[in-house]
Amino acid sequence: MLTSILAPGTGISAPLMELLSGGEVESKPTSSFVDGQSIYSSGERVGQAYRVEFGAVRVYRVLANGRRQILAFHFGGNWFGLQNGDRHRSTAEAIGVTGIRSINLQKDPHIWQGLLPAVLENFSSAQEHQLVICRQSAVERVAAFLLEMSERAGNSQRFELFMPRVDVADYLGLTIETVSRSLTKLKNKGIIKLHGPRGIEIMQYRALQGLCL
Amino acid sequence: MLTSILAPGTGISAPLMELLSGGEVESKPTSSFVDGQSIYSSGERVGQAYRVEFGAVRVYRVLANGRRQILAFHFGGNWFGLQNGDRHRSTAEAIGVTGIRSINLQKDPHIWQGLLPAVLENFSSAQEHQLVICRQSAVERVAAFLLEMSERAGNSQRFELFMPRVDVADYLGLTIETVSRSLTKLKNKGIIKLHGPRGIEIMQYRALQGLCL
DNA sequence: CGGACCGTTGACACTTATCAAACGCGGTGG
DNA sequence: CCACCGCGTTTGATAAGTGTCAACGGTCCG
Repeated sequence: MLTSILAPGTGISAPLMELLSGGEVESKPTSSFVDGQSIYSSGERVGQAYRVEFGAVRVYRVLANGRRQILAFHFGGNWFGLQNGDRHRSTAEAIGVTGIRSINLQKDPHIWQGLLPAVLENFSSAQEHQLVICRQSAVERVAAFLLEMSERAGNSQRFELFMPRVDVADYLGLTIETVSRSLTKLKNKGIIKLHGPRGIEIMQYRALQGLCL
Repeated sequence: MLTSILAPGTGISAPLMELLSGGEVESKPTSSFVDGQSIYSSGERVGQAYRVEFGAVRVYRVLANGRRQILAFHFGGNWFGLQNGDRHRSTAEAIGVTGIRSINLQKDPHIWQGLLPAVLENFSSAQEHQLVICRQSAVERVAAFLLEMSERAGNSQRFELFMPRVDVADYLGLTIETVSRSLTKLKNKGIIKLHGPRGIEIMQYRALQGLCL
């Protein structure tokens, strides 16, 4: 996550590095959220930075036309809730039972500095996602999504999706029907196997990568 | 651009704040680029942060299928080229004659801290753009684009686009034909007037905003 | 005058959204 | 134990939107 440029000795203090890597510096204890419970909501004041301890989080915005766009999923170790402006413009919800550790930004404003790598990481993810969403067909988006989830699950060939179809659809800018059809296509080509609604098994890694042009 | 959280006294040093607001702290003199000239390219080492002095910049990536996606446009005052990892994953090019000031990140790595607001700003823009691109129709995307350009031109009703149609298309995830058709639709509804290929005049601001759901 | 470049317009094909229905599964209650 | 219901997913038919291919028009410049 950290880059050569952001390596030790760059002005980022050691305790913050530790915090970033999972230390418990100045943080509240982990609090638990149930499925669908909101961690922060659009319009609320920004005052905390959050880190997923276990489970998963979706960050989304609802447009005036009623459509929901999931901007990002966050999993164990990911920081989120970092933004400029004093009010949240998005909503963060737990997916399943989720543990969140938060740190207060007001009390300790210089902590922002330590969070720079996390912000850069989020920024990078947003750009990657933008590419997938804008210039790929439905099947290609789903393929990219599966690879992303596989990677986040430790590059495992077999894994369970945290989220239902509607979340996948709202993340990829598709409808649930199109997501479902795309999965079926990949299944029929023998590239993946589906184990129930959430279970994914990648049979042909190469073929999947080939789709993600 | 700066938020309450990032106001003075937050640990960001005064010289860096000055730098961000346009001061000339530790920066090289402005260098000039001609239309289409690259400022950095995908694969190059990350070593500088850049700031647009005049003109405009497009940051894009080319996918394996040959399609180009413009991730962001940057105008006077905007910082760009900030990312994690040690190699650029995108290419930045001047649009028209453009002045760029750069600062060396290696020599002065703690400067990253002062750039945090700029990174947050870029992150925020990327997310906004993601929403426009994923959940809006062609006309709505073009409408949002015109409002964005109007805002960047100081909320002026009449302005000139910096970039040709192909850039607009690659920014919005559309084809030049669809962009052209969308502009024609807006023109026919009396919402905008077109003054040559680059000139835009917004006749009904409200109607345009109404399209951006 | 001719050509190159950019933008517009038109015809058509293809992808995906929409609307609708069926399926599978877990839970509840008779 | 089994029928029933609710929910999420899948599948099907159709329509709308956008991409593709092609032609045309305008401007700039040699």
